[in-house]
Amino acid sequence: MAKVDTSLVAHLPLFAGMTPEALDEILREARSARYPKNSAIFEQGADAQSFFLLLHGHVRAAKTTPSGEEIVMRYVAPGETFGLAMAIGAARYPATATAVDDSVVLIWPTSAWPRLVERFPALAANTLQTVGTRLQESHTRILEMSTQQVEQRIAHALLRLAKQSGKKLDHGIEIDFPISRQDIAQMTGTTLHTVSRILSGWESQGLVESGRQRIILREPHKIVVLAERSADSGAA
Amino acid sequence: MAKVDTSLVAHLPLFAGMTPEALDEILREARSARYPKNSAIFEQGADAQSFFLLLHGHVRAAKTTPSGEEIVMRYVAPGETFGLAMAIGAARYPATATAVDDSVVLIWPTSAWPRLVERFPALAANTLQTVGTRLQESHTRILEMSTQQVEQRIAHALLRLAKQSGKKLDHGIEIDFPISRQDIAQMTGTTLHTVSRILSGWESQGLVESGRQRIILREPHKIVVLAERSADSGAA
DNA sequence: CCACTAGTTTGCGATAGCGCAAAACGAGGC
DNA sequence: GCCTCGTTTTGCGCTATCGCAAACTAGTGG
Repeated sequence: MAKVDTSLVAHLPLFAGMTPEALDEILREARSARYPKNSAIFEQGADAQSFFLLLHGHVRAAKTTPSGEEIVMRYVAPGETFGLAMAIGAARYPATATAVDDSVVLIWPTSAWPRLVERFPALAANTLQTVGTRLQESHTRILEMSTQQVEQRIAHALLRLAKQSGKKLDHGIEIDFPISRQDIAQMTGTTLHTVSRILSGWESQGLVESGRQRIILREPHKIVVLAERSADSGAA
Repeated sequence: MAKVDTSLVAHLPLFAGMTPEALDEILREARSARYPKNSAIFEQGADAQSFFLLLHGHVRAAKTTPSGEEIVMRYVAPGETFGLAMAIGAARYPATATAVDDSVVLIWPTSAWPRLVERFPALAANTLQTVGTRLQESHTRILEMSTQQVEQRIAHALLRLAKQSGKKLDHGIEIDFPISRQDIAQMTGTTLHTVSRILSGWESQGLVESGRQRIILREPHKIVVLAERSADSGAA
């Protein structure tokens, strides 16, 4: 059982309001593992045997439709939990998790959850907050998909990624993991073609700089303006 | 403080695994209130002073965009909770709740939540389940909006409403509260015109029967087929 | 250093669904 | 029983975005 440095995780929302002893006890139930870039962590539909906390790297959670189309539900950043199926009463994972970069995770067996919650009620409360926040984010996404056109949705998506996992550069913000046009299309409910066209447009205006699985927001402020522009307003 | 019959609510998921005494103690903190049809229960952006459990009637939760467009997040059926902003760490309601029918609710002051959770940890666990289920439903909706065309989305939406709040008829299922084309449009990310056109089409095929704020699914099974038909398949 | 592969760009025609406008309808109030 | 207002229906042109096809490009492995 790898020894995990408690100080690295003590400040995470998941462990808010816990004594160091409690934290220690919880961590003792976990093991850590490393997933290389592009490896699967779990598959949609598989038995939810574990839940996870990401320490390093980035993980993509995606859902596949019966007809085989895939859409990205979220990108997991370090410090966030994922694979919480059991906490919400699901026996199987509702999505597939893939490491998009070399990643390190803590893994708890699902079977430990009831015991942990009983012993540390704050865990349930903290998880409730997390899940609640995600619910709100999902609602925001539904709202955007219902009311905005593709360009705004892409702008919002990139801004969110930049906020969550952006690396500040001298001039601009770089999204700190490999992400393709296809991925962005799957986050915004459009096609890679349309994403490519829009990014090309932005690039020629100097708003972004991008390449193979790589995007830098050069003018975040202008992208914010784009994102907020309502459907009709603005021309030329 | 109106006396609430515990037997009416004891079986609800929110109170799963609780002793009658616990339930009684929780209910003692609540008051009940009646909201007439079309009255507002709370407004988006207002201080989340209370949370609610719907006893009778139906409530619509809708979000409004900065530019004034409204979209329906969910319809609340009897037995469900709503206005849980505080449980997920929000100080203000993220949506507006309106009674679409004469409705009766239980109301707890938000301030009671921390105390209740501390005393009855099962409350947090149960709420986590509820919120988790809603998160999954939101994900399903995002998936649908990303991959399906309007006709399928409407089919799914109606089937869900029928399941949640359908009244069985001799031949078919009636959605048991007033709902307009506009409402359905706001649930599926389209316009009332398109909804009207599609329902007219279905009506002429005998799949549904509908009128002013009223919809009866006459051939639920055929609507299921419609809902599952993938984007391309099927013609004529 | 080169061939290969996955990712990206771009052109072009097709179309689902929007947006506007106007007419028809139906439930409740006086 | 008639009037009024909110809801629904329907026609018609428009366009954002898709879908397909093909060319292009940048890393990767040999």
